[in-house]
Amino acid sequence: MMKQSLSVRIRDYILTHIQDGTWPCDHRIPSEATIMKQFSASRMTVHRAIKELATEGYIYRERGRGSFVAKRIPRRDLLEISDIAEEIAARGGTYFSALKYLEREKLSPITTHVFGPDNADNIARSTIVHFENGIPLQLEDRYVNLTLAPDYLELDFTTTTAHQYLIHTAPLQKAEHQLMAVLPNPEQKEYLQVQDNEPCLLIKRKTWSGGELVSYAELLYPGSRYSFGGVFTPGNK
Amino acid sequence: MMKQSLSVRIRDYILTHIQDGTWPCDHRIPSEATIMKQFSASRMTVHRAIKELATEGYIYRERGRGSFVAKRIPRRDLLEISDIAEEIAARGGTYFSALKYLEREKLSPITTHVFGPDNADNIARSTIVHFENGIPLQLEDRYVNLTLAPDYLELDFTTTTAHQYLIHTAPLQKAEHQLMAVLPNPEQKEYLQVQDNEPCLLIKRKTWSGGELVSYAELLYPGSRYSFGGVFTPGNK
DNA sequence: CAGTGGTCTAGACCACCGC
DNA sequence: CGGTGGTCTAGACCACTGA
Repeated sequence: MMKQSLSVRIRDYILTHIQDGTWPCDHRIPSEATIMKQFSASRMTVHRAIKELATEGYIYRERGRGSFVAKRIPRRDLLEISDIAEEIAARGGTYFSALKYLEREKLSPITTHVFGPDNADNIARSTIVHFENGIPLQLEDRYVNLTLAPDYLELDFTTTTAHQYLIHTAPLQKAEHQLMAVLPNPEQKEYLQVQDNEPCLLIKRKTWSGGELVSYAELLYPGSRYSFGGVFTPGNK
Repeated sequence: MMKQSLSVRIRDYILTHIQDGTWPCDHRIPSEATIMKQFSASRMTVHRAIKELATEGYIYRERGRGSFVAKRIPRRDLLEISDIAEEIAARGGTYFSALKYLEREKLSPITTHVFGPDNADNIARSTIVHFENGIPLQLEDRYVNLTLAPDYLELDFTTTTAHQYLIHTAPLQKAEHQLMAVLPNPEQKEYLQVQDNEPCLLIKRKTWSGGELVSYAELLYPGSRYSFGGVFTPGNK
């Protein structure tokens, strides 16, 4: 077992508390001095770990006051991992979802291609429509590696989202996205309740945990109801 | 005059050499030890400045070898500013562009809304189709603030792109993007030579320099020929 | 081997905040 | 005033590279 660097351990310590909800938004995290003692680390090391989290948007810091958990999931990356339920709630909308399909997926060329031969026979598949104020906003077609997320088939999707479960079960380490414009097929059109010829944004997303592919998802958004926004500012200064 | 911090001065020293071309791509920049002497700085300070540039994608570092100027403008953001000509060239494709329109834009509600009343009467507009291997890949409809980019109407777009000119004339400080799926109108369909009902990716991008809005562009990509990809990895490790 | 970057320590001085 | 973060110093040990 490879020993992680001290600053990474401090980073993970903070991130874990943020992601599991122990430290909610605007919660003040322990001061540099406190964490120094806790990890027997020098101040530079603690400071560096926190500062990087601040750069990434997880933390905001105020001189003389302390360091606090930032209000939102970080947005430094446009396609930041985000939970659709959270996103809708943050806008003040009403969220609910409809589970359309949830089964163990049969071995197929597709699962083999995506998850590799070793995992392809232990994959679940779910299809969920996510609604904002009663209107479909996202169609989620997801494949999940049951080796890493064994409870997936027993989840209650009325009280949790796939994203929330996966975050807690298999801490995200890497994500890969591809984004494109497509026309939905008839089934997708029905789920999303869109007109003929309405273009949609399609995001294909793979997420890894512990070096293993946890999940592959295709997220479809009606073009008329959704757009991504992002601000990019180079440098710190 | 406010004295800048030492690490910022080191940062600017390196960035300047990259941006004015003194240090081209893959050029090895001075070692930490060299810069320490040059600025009478400690190693931690030099290291921090360079490391942040590496995080932002300007520099890549190899232990035991040195630090080098990265091949491209940083890619830490999925919708990083990128030059379409460069991107096509990087893939080994043949690039050319067709200028469809280039005029000073009349004062209009649109220009006023985007650039504000003070600048709305000094705006240029260009429409350019960008081709990869003879096939249209991007339709660029761009508005440019002539106060900040006075030569825009005299540019030779066969030898330079709007993006290249703007980078040199008005150093980019901030960019804002919005990304959506749309169906092209008849004019756009003709420029891009796409079928009926082919969905397209539309990116709306505003770029600022020195606190002023320099340019607003709408970039349209055929859905069948283009997709965005990105990898997101939290943390550094 | 000398040179490079990766990480860390144990201090230091400062600016700012809230009591 | 004490606690906080912002910045910097002067060392140290390590892993890796290339001659």
